[in-house]
Amino acid sequence: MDFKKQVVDTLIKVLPEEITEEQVTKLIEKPKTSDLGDYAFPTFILAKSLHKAPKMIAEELVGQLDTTGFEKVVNTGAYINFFLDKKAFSNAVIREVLTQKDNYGNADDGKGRNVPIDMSSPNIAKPMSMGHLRSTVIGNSIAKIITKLNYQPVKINHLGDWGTQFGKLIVGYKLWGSEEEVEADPINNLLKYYVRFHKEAEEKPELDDEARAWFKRMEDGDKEALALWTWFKELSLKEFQTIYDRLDVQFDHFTGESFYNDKMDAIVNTLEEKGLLEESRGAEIVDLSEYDLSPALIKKTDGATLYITRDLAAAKYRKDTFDFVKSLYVVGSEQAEHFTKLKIVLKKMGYDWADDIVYIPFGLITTGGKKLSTRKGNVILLDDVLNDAVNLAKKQIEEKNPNLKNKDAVAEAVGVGAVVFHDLKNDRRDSFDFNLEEVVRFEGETGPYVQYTNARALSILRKAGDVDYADATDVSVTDDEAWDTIKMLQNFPDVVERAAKEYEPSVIAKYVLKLAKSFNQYYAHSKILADDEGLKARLSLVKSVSTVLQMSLALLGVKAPEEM
RNA sequence: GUCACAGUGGCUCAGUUGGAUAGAGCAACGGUCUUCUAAACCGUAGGUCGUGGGUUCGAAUCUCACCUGUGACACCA
Repeated sequence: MDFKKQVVDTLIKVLPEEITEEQVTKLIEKPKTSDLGDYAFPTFILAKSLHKAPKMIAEELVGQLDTTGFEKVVNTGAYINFFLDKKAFSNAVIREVLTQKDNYGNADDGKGRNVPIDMSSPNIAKPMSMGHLRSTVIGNSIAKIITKLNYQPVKINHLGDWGTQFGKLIVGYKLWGSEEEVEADPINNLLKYYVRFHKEAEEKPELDDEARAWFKRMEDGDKEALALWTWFKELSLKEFQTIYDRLDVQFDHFTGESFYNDKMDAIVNTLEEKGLLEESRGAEIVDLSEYDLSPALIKKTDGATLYITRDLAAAKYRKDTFDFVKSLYVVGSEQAEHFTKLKIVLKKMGYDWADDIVYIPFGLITTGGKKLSTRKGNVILLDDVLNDAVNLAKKQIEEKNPNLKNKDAVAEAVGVGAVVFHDLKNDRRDSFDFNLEEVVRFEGETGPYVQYTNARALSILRKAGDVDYADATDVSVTDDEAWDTIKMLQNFPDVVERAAKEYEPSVIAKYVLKLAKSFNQYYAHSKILADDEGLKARLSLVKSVSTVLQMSLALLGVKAPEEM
């Protein structure tokens, strides 16, 4: 059912010989609105060789075209506009969706190869903020999208579970904390010690020395230090898990920074062997001045390793373990330079697969135009946002549909769905200022709008009763009101492919909003459950729409309640 | 200061590879529930696409300069 090819084949017969099929395929575009046509061919490029005005060329070509198989072909200005045969097209598209079901849009680009995704990566003993939400939901959605193209995602939660901050935490806990307090509300209290540590350390710099000493003890394998660290880590993971459950996100590995502790020496040795390491100001670095970059700091003056050292080890480990085709890192855009350096150093080490490392940046979430900072206590807790969203959703249900069953479950799906969808709706590079009202919206271009559209579609299907969608011979719907919806359905596979290629969930989000809108327009203008010969075809369309709506929401990690 | 990213209606954003009168959603105003869920639909109003030059049949899109904003820039991650 390649309708574009039909257009190309028809065109190529009347075009000058020097124009190839490929060129034509590339030139074909889709008009902005359906009333202009379904496919269009711009004639501008012919103007030079034919020495005629594009408008005239279009006019002449239209006269020569064999228009069988099309509803009509007309020229509008310099464009040749093709109108597809609605009956054949809708029949083919709807049938395709109904038979493929959840496999609609699948492809085999990935051939089952591994693609590790570094995502979420919260810091132990710190609450998950809106920033972690972005990495989590973007990574999760990309994993689902590339799965449709038969890549095998490996979701890695690269926990921030090592570093000097644990020394600070231990100092803070020892000074101001107690076991009971921590057990009662682990992360909030640990955060409290951490924030207080930073405040007091401004006047008492000796606290920093103490913190460094405790971290040194951790690195040296000191029992007490490690016991506290393990305890903090376990408590944190438990709390993180409740959020991951709410978001319905699972990980394949929880290999944090500490996981690479015993893999650092090998990396440092290799760097040394390749003669890349030099000493500068007492630290060990890889010089990158030829790239106009500041050096990559491999070891601190005191011999401790740094961020990039660990990431080098992690990159190597992932290649060795997963033999990836691509290795993705869903990390905030402020770390762009880090990843540039990482790739350069790997390349210098002789690892060609450095080219397969893909950094997937996303924009910052700010409050009042300022960057969030855990240290300064300026955070937006993800858990709070989700709770607020769910409460608002519950209120909305009481207003709109008080007799709904499973109110709580639906409120959870709608509230969380609104937050997640909002985060994925726009280009991931856009940064935005946090605004609860903006994030938790239920009307317009929102997750709940799509969920609602699907719920209405399902409601129609329920009312229609048992229908066997497999046996219908003609499922064509030729209403003008349905045309945009049918074209959107046909577009889905291309959309999935583009989203995968660009690692951009917003492509799916934008698409599903448009599909929902076009279906709502159809819904508002046509009676679907009318008892006539077109009923089964219309129901098939509704069924197809709800299939694709649900699939799209699933690709974004948003739930689709049956009723709301 | 250097580098990176961004600047589209009051607000939040779309705008594949340059192409047909720059699209949505919120907010404003007006309309539509005895018929499939009004979290919906329809309409009105609102834009010299940061500024100035360049490339060409054609620029929101490419290029240069400038202005504005944000972020990164050696021992945090």
